[in-house]
Amino acid sequence: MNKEYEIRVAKLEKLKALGINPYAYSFPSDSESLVATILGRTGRTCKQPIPIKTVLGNFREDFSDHPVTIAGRIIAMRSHGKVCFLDLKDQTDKIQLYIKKDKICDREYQIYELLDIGDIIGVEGTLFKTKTGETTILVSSLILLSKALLPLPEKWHGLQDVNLRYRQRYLDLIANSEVRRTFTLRSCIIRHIREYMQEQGFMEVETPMMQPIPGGATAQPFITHHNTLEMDLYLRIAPELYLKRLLVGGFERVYEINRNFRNEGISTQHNPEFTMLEAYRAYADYNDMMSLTENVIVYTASKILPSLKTTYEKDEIDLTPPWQRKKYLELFQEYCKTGWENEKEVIAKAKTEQIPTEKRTYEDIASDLFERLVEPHLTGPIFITDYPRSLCPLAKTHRDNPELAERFELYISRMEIANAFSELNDPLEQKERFLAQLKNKAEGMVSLDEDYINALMHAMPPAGGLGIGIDRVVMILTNNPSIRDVILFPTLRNI
RNA sequence: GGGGGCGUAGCUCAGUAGGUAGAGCAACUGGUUUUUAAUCAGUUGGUCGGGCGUUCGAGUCGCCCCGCCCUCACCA
Repeated sequence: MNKEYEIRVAKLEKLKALGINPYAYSFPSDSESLVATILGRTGRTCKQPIPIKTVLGNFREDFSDHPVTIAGRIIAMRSHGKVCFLDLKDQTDKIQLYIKKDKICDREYQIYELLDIGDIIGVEGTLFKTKTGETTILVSSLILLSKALLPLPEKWHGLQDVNLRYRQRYLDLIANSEVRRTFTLRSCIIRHIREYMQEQGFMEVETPMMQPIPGGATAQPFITHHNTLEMDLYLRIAPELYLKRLLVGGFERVYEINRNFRNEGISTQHNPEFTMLEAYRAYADYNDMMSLTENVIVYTASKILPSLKTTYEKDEIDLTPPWQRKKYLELFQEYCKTGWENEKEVIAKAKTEQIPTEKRTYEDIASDLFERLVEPHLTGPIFITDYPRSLCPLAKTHRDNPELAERFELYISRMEIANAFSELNDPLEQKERFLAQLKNKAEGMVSLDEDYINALMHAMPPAGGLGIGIDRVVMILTNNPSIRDVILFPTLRNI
């Protein structure tokens, strides 16, 4: 290893020789001993920063007697002979420490002399303000909690190398505060979504991640194997068919927030494992789910963002409801300049757009043309409604038009954010559609899920179903351009 | 899979027509008892992603490989 490592191991040995355990067992820590609490800056991650009302304000007269206890990582040291200023960072914030040789005992000064940037320490001390007004802890007692043997990334530029940032996310989180903020916000977003769903009477459930027959979407699955059962299993591509079994079982409002796995390409919008909210509500249709979609996202956004008018990348996004709604066929006509049902013209257009037309169904070709010509215009938020029925094997036929399905997708900033329909609950029609899908091998269906059909045969209530891509919502609400920026450990090639 | 870009010290980055490998931070030694990217003096640190080739000489030019980013294609 490198020289710095050797030097730090040597320090470790010195500490041990002094009878000091460089990896302590515990340190008293509660909500009073957080940097943010001490600085009076709690709760600033989920909301915009609140005005700094420092704890100091309460005891300005004699605050130098105010005792505090704190633990954290040293991220900077500025030593001046027998005096040193350190920046200590915990989960909430950072605070300056002031170590003065004549204010701590000799043994602790020996520890101080062996400290490095990156070490985790605990201190006791009293608060004071420096001449520039920075709240600082005058250290009266110091304990080493964990010795760092490797150096931190550079303090000023942080960790820039994207490869290292994804592969060693722990360093990214230490060095880049905006990254930490993104993931804190991600947690807040998911918590608020759960909060809203619960308020609406939805019950959170967990359905299998390993499925004998993958279903609920058309995507290539990952395959795994159970040794004792001697059978292959598939990581789920969607929880849909299991959640709808629960509707049959009598749970009327269920949802799941969990991972899906799709063995497809990786891009700035696709990770092989990604987080999906799926929700099903009995006795509702896709119109109800449109309201739910709008409401849950607005609820969450309003908890996270200072305003519903926000920017993502170069787009101005206004999340103020109601959101625009347009029919698929109208958008198709508007941007493709031809009717969806006008096969000749659509195929001719597809050819001019270099979309492959050989050995593909008309629906796929037309759908590609839509993606090519319409999606670039969907800054959104916009609901696209009433898709051609053939594109939606799990959706109910439109009540007013047998060629269409009661389905919508939500687009924000050209990204597909949500997908929902009035759920098909006619077991015979569902079986026919599955069989048609099976014939079309391109859709990658493994086999017919007979038990799902069986479940439907016991009658599933009419229901609306909804899927929301959580990672993409987080991208928009935290203004991150790549899905890898909102997934702590994105899938990477093993090196 | 195609196209474009990138890979140099632990980190952030320079590296000029091919001529002995550079800076800042971090680290080490010494000084400094109120600093804010502390500062002053000195020091250490690199198989330039890997391999092969061209050349008297390759970080630099060519080919192959590895990895990452962007983009197109495939894929909802």
